Amino acid sequence: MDAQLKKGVLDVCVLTAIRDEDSYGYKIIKDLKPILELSESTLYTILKRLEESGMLVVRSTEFEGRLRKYYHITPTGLQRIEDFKNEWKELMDIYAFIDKEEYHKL
Amino acid sequence: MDAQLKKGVLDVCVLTAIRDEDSYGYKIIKDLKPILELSESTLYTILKRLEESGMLVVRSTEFEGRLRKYYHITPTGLQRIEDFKNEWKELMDIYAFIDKEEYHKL
DNA sequence: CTATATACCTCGTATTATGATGTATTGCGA
DNA sequence: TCGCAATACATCATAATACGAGGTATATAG
Repeated sequence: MDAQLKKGVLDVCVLTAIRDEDSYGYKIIKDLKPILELSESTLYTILKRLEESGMLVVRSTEFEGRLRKYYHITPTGLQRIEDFKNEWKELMDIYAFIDKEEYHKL
Repeated sequence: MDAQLKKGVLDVCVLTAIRDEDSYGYKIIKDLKPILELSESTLYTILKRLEESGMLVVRSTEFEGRLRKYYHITPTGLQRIEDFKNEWKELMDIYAFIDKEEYHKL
């Protein structure tokens, strides 16, 4: 998938991955794999950004000797998803523009 | 509109703006205004990039004493639009993922 | 004992959109 | 005729971002 196109949806995809249930980095990547691929470096960058902007909160736990950082979505994060859905409508208009038949061929 | 989301469609919007009829920078901005806003610096960066990647060719003319650079789409550029339409299908799947209702609430 | 899976992280790089700024001409209203 | 908006191009510096490459560490399966 085109890198630029991906950028616009990455944040919201990550938020959606933790929306219903708290999750952690490694699991998020695996859960998102069927939807879209993202590397670890990309994800951790995004998680940090989302935390800094108050869209999620972190809780560190230990699980079978390994560190796990569970991410929990905040109301701000949920709002971000809703805002995206509204932006999607604008994007649909843009797509309609791109997809329209050439006038002189009608 | 979200900047990141915009990035993925900017190139293709510009290509679409010149698809049916050759056009020049200043006009492209005005034509795209109802669809999406973009500044001159943004557009000229994009036009240069599209030219370098062979998606359009340029023809400089003089019109009423002023320089005008007409941009004409190439087969590569037309193909870029078609590719985008296919990527759009992937994007629809991603949106479906974001938009889906929470399972535990069903 | 070694490889794979799990699980985190940082750094440098490339790409990109955009504001600020600059140049130059035409045309219009005061 | 003076000034300003519109037309039309361009460059530069900056900020944001995705990502590959690399690093650390533990558990488990072969």
